[in-house]
Amino acid sequence: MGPLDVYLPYLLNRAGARIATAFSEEVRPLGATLQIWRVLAALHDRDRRRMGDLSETTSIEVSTLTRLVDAMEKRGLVVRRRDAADARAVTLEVTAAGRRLTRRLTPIAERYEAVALRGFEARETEALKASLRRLYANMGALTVHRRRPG
Amino acid sequence: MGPLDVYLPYLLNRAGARIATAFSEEVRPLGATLQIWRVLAALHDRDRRRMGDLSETTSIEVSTLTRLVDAMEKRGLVVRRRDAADARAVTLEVTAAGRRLTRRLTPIAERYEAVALRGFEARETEALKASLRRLYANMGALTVHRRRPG
DNA sequence: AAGATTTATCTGTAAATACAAATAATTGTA
DNA sequence: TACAATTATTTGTATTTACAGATAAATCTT
Repeated sequence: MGPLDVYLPYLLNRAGARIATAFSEEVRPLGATLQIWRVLAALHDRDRRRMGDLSETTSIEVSTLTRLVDAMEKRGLVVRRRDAADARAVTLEVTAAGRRLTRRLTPIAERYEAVALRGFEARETEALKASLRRLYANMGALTVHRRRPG
Repeated sequence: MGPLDVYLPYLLNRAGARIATAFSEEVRPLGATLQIWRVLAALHDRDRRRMGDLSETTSIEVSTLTRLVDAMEKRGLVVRRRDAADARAVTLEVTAAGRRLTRRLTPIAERYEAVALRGFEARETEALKASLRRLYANMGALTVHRRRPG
């Protein structure tokens, strides 16, 4: 069988964990976390999104996201609004404070990216990212997202 | 800034999470988890390892590992022994039952690997794994492993 | 060899996370 | 339009995880 580091899930997990830990420590003084960063980045890309949409694009569980957004709202980073078109849904909007924090976090995220990819050619970086997207898509076919057991 | 999926930590995390979830669901009926698999795989590669060593190679926190090993020991998959050479240390040894479970888990892990990498050339797979190892090493230089604050 | 320091593991406890049930609003259908 | 089914989010709660402190043994220093 050989050592553990021939297995892809393990390689992914440990690399991901290291970056996540390092980034988290760095942004803690700003009162931010990796997940707050993800939500802000997603909203920066497209504002006024639904909870469910955000959960999907950030890969944060909806129930986790609810409580995370509670905290972010309390800190004045975002505001929740009932969707005008569909009152079941809630949309999130970043505030000026949220945008300020986003502007502070973005260069940190980019710096970590640079550190993680030190020594990589641009071509290698793109190949890596492309592979990770493919891999995610491959697994998506399998992960049937738990429909009712009919 | 653009969408979230240009960021490496995010790409790593979501790909890793998907594989982990899918694998975990599949091995649950066998009473196993991803972490149990990691410990067994590490011990299969080299048996009678210390807790600290295992923590390092599996990337499972020592305190988490302690309780995980409690459970595994209770299930008869491994036995703890005081290290003869250094009585501070505990070494882990797989039992026959542990080896049986390992033999059942290995093909599942390999199948998941194949699914995740469907459509990848052997060369691409190796490039991906190599990149992930480099990335981990790059971050290792930074992650100072929390020494005392002197 | 006694005392201080370091190393290895374990335990207490708080925070993070996720599944399932509850709530609330919409849409489809008779 | 009323009833059932579906969709979106939130809340309850159990599990997981990790940090910090406790315990115990080895090593280093004088």
